[in-house]
Amino acid sequence: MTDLEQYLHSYFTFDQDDLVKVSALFRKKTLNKGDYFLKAGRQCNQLCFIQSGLLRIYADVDGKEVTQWISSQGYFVADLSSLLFQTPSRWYMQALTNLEIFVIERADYNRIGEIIPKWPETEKLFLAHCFTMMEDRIFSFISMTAEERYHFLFERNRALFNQVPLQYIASMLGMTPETISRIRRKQLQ
Amino acid sequence: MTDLEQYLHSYFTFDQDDLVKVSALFRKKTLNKGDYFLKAGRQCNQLCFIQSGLLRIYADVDGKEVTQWISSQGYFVADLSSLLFQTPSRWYMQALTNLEIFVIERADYNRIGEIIPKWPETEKLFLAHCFTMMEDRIFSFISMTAEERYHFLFERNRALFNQVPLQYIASMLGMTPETISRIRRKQLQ
DNA sequence: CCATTTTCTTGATTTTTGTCAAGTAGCTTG
DNA sequence: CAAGCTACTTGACAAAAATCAAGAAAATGG
Repeated sequence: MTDLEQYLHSYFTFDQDDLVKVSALFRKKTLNKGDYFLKAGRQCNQLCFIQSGLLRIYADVDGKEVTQWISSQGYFVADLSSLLFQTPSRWYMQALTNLEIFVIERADYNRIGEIIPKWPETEKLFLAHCFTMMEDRIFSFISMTAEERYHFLFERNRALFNQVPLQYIASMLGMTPETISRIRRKQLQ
Repeated sequence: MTDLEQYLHSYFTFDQDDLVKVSALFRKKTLNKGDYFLKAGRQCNQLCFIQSGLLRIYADVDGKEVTQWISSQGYFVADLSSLLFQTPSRWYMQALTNLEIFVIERADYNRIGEIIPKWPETEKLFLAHCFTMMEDRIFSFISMTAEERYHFLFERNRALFNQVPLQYIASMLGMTPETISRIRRKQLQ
């Protein structure tokens, strides 16, 4: 079983046959550090699965980069709205490290339902999980201080904190690098 | 055409036949100001469509109510995660005004696909729209000041500001009522 | 391995926002 | 209409976070 199949299996509990057929729609690809998977303004025509490495999702606001999220191993990534409605993407998606991904084209993605009859149901449940995570994230902004948000993310995503420049994490949390640095110092004492 | 049918039509572009069949799965209901559509800890077994009135969605954090959102006419509302996974709801949903809603039970909701073959596709696109709105909201927290967030919401949701106690709007925006009051004063000058 | 660049930390200061307390305005209801 | 709520505003102050500037530490690339 490839890693992609393993992940598909753990997320979606397909049976072996379907697994192979679906994963055959993906093709493996590598990106070098600094390469873009997607640029704002372009159309998102693919969805990718991250096999290894880190992908930073950010927007450009008056020349300042605002990091929306950093996706790592096991994530599915696309600008969903751009993928489905063929509108321009709002996000840049750039490799923070060398990156191994599996890529599926829009047309093939839309064909998964033909292979797996219960795909629409499965997909809905997957989207619902993402929904919950986004709700939690919104809730963290309206109900927590900067310090609490830091811990909230840290507890859920420890791995990130060793691998990623803190300035990006600060941006994800809606605070400055200086603030995150001071929160960290507190922890050590 | 009832209002529900009108809205279903505008959101989903069903044809007339399907429209009638789907809307027949909903039953009309009224809630009085202060009544709960859902309480945290309970299971969400229904989805509702708001015909008129305002429904406040909030959580209780150590005795303090944090308003997550206020839904108004034309909104579909449920704790999606609780509805689909039958987990306990995280939100209270309380009528801010007398409320006319159309309610559909989980079982009937899950049956829509039998009536409208392309429902799963339609539902996915609807969820994707919600996704985009949540992404925008998250982005407002990581990239805007309190004042900018205020305007961002105000431009998109003017109607709310006349109908809803400002303290709830403040909470949705992640700020105190005093801060919102000061932002407002600035506008007048 | 050294030079350069990038990232992180720290301190001083300013700005923003929260907290507390008091007062006002506007509803609601008996 | 008056009493009692509730919501809103305001001011004084405190706390949190941003900004600016400088320097330290770490990573990167020849």
